[in-house]
Amino acid sequence: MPGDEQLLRTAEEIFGWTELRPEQLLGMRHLVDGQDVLVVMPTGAGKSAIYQVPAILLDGPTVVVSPLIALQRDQVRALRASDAPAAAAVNSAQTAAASEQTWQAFTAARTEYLFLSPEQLANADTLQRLHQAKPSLFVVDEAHCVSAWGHDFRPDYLRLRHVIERLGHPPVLALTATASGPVRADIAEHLGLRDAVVIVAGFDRPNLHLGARFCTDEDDRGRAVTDWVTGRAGPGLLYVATRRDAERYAADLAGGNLAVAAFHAGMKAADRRQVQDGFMRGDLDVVVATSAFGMGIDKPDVRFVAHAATPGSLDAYYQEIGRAGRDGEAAEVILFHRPEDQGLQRFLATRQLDRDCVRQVAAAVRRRRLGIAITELARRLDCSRRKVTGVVNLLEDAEIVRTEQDRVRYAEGAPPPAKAVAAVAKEAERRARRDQSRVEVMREYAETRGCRRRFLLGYFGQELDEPCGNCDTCDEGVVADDSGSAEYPPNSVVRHEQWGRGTVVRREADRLMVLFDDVGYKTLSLAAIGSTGVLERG
DNA sequence: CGTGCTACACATAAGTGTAGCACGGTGCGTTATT
Repeated sequence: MPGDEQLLRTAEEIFGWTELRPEQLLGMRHLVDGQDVLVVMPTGAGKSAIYQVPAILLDGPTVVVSPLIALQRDQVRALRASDAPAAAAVNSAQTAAASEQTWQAFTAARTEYLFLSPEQLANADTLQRLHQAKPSLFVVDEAHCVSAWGHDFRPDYLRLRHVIERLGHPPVLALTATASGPVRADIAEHLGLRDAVVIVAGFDRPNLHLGARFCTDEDDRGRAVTDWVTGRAGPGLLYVATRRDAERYAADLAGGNLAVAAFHAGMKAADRRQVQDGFMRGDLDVVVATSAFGMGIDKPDVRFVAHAATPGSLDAYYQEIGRAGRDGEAAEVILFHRPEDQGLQRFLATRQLDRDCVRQVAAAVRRRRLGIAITELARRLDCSRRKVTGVVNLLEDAEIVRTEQDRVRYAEGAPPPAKAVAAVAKEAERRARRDQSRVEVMREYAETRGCRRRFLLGYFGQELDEPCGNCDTCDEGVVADDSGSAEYPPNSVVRHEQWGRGTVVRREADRLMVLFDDVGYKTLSLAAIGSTGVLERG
């Protein structure tokens, strides 16, 4: 078993790193010991090193799941620039011939690091090739995607646990820069991690000045945002909620002294690349973007991140503001909000369930005693693979079906399809309620009169002893006494008379934020709870 | 749920008011045409 000394020597000899952070070394050590590891560490702190070094010492290739082709490219390029063994990616951006060549090198054991999207892993041939190569490490980069996208947008993220099992469950490393307690739990559950070692570096970014401004109507907000951005020097990011707003604000700002461009997923790939490169090079001062912009953007000198609308969760917000001030110099973070913003986010959090599809999938699976592959299921039902995958995930969560060896089977003793639909609908509603409650938390952050940083960090499970002194509420000196109540520490489990089981997320002197399993986030007044027995510990 | 566009009434000149309605975010891979 390789020890610390070997890890340190490899880090230096191959990558030229003369020292490692304690979190990096800790993660590496557990991986070479064969354990699953979940790491939450800020971008730029060297997350990739945690698998890059052990990969060399362990016998067998390393599979890295990465959500964007652009990220795969960046990672491969970085590895090829070092003395590390061969790295490659397989994705739809390259020709079939190029992919075939990559596979041949891989099956001949000439590739150490292989980068793939979760969708690639849905392919039976791909899985077969990986299986034969006996990977010694399985890495999920940007692991918050499992929780943020796996439940609907990219359902193949929730299939990774089966991929991992199929590969004999090599040590799994999940990496992300942002994950609150509940998100970490969601990731661990849906990747099927076993007794994962969780390593969380600090969340605080003290050089970011946090602020929020209430806007009465859209005209008011439009003026406030353009005035604020115009009065600033770039580089900076302005996040908006819709593609149309991205175009509109970009056009409004273009009249000033700043070089501005819009960015959203509706733009042509070439235009997107041009905007991103322009921003990285410093040709553009401001990018006005939807949530499409940012993953993989590691620009040190972003001086501000402004929001012209509230995102759907504090998790998403933290992810986006985290792109400011990575060089450690002062940066401005400001949220221009209206209560009406919640309408859109609530809409986006409300996905309607196709009950008919659920029933059809359940019935089709039930007919096949020996199980059926998802691809086959989609073909038979004449339904998109993505949709069928999503439905299978829901049926699996509700324990109606199980997946074994790539095949989906009806669970023994599970209720018939008609009842299965009801069970799935119940589960889907629960998830929707939870997502909608995250929108509420976002509003509470926007409207808090206490220290804003304390609120933000508290949500991620980190308590600040003193108000931060670098946010708008601290500047005004009107910070309420919000030191936490001793009775309900973060992560303690409680039971509410009406809402059932929950976990304490953050606490203030007079109230408590709790994430309930069934109804999502709720803020409770401690005075109201008092000794009524409405809320019990444990 | 909220916004903003379009059509149309109103009413006698150029615009205002409003009812109705569509639309709203993230990427992969695959496939059919230029």
